[in-house]
Amino acid sequence: MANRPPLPSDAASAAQATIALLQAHSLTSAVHAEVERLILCGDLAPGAKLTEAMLAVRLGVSRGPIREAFRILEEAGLVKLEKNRGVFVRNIPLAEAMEIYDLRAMVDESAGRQLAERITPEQLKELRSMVEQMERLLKEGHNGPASDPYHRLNLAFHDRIVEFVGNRKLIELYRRLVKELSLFRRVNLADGQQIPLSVQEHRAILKAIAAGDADGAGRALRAHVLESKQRTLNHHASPAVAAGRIDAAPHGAARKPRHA
Amino acid sequence: MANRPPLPSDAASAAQATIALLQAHSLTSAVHAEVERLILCGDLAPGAKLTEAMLAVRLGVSRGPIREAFRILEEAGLVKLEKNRGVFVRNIPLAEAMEIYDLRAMVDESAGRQLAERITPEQLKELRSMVEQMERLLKEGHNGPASDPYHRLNLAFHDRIVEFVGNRKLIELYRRLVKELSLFRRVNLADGQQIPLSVQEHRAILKAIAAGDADGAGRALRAHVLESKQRTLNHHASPAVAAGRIDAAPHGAARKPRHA
DNA sequence: TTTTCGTAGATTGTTGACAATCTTCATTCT
DNA sequence: AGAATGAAGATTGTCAACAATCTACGAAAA
Repeated sequence: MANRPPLPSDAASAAQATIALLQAHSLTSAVHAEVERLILCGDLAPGAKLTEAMLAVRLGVSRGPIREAFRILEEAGLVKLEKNRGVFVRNIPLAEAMEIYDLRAMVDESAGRQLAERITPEQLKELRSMVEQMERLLKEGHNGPASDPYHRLNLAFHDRIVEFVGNRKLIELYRRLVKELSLFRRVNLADGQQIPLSVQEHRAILKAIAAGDADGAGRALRAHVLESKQRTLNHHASPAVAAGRIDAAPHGAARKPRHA
Repeated sequence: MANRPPLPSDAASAAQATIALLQAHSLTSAVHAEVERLILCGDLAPGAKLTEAMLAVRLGVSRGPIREAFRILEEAGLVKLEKNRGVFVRNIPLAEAMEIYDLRAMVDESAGRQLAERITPEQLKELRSMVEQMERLLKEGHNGPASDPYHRLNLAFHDRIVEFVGNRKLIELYRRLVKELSLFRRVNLADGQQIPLSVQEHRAILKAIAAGDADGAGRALRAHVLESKQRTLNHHASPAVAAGRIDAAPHGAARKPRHA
């Protein structure tokens, strides 16, 4: 079907695109992407059980690709396999979340140090624009409980910082950490009054990077992440939080935990 | 078969062990472990093609578990899947190895900082014993081209340092980096005269940690890794190396690289 | 009433077979 | 001779069926 002479342009590029898509996507990879999306957007909550047959009919494929995708997601740390029992969306314990925060602090500090010494004007401009937009959101009072826009901008800001360093392994690691952390608690700092502090810290980070102050940028980013860690810890310690859901016990705990 | 009354002790514990083994190991996990071992010990060299049927008969299982193990190994970064073409042991490019070294520098520095402030006497004793044994190996002149004992001790020394920090996510990350890096070049610094330098650096690291000097320990470990990086780079630049194998072209390159 | 035991249903682990794709090699045409 | 074409073999992608295991529920005994 692909051995006809090249057509004018539109049809040709469209064919090219579908061919590339077919070459790159197997059913396994498609299932992997879809299930990961469902987990990260919260449709599949931590602790939820994923049955192969259910997903197979839901996605219209057989169990084979589903199983393969499960193995990938397990290695990525998003689900947990229990032999002969099933796969569950992972429920990050508080202790592990704290460990992840420490790793993020390490990664962000390193990224800030490196970026301060090599950032380009274009990159700086983009970061500055992001911070300005955050300030705008703050002034407009979008800091309600459902302040999704700020949350997304916050994620993008930090992702961009790490991306600008130019180390593919580093950005890979960073994104893995963020994904796992997003599994921990969906309502992280989105409950209002912490946004002003967050914006202020972002401004300080930007200032240090712009000044080429490697030490300062590293310190600022490290402090920012550790503040986030502390906020999460406090938030966890006092169950009387903004959101009404009070479930002190870890959600979706397996009924009969067998392994030690 | 497990519902008989508990036996005296030996038989009971043996049964317990086999049960635990059966519960934990699926064919997929066994295949995963075995293939990873074959890759890390060099039996499956970078660039080598892994065919499902071949491994299936070799390990005495069907293709299903093999495929699932492949997906895990791909996510772990040890093999590369090319749709409809097969899976290959990954061939880390020089640029990526350099990136990994930078990450290792970051991890080791962070580990050193943290460990210097919280190491226990027992842990310190173990590290010191390791360094002493390295010095012994050095004096006894085991620094030939096949100096495997030193290499293993070196790996254990650094692994233990990271392990002692007590952050499971950190040690996970560290081991992943080491695995990928071991794929890059098997004959890293095992070709002789660099061992004295390595031992000297280890001694400095140990000294700083023992003194509780977080800053110094971090710097020493960072410098040590970056030295290693530099050595690898030099080693790569001059193809007239100790080992006779001179293959400037990346080994096992795919015959017809299709993707961009 | 509580506990134990056994059966039925559901779910995962594994396998073999079929379809689609790629690679190789011989053949043919220029 | 060299390039293009086509078929044959091998390998991967996908699927459906079977076996092993677990969970849940109900009956029987203490």
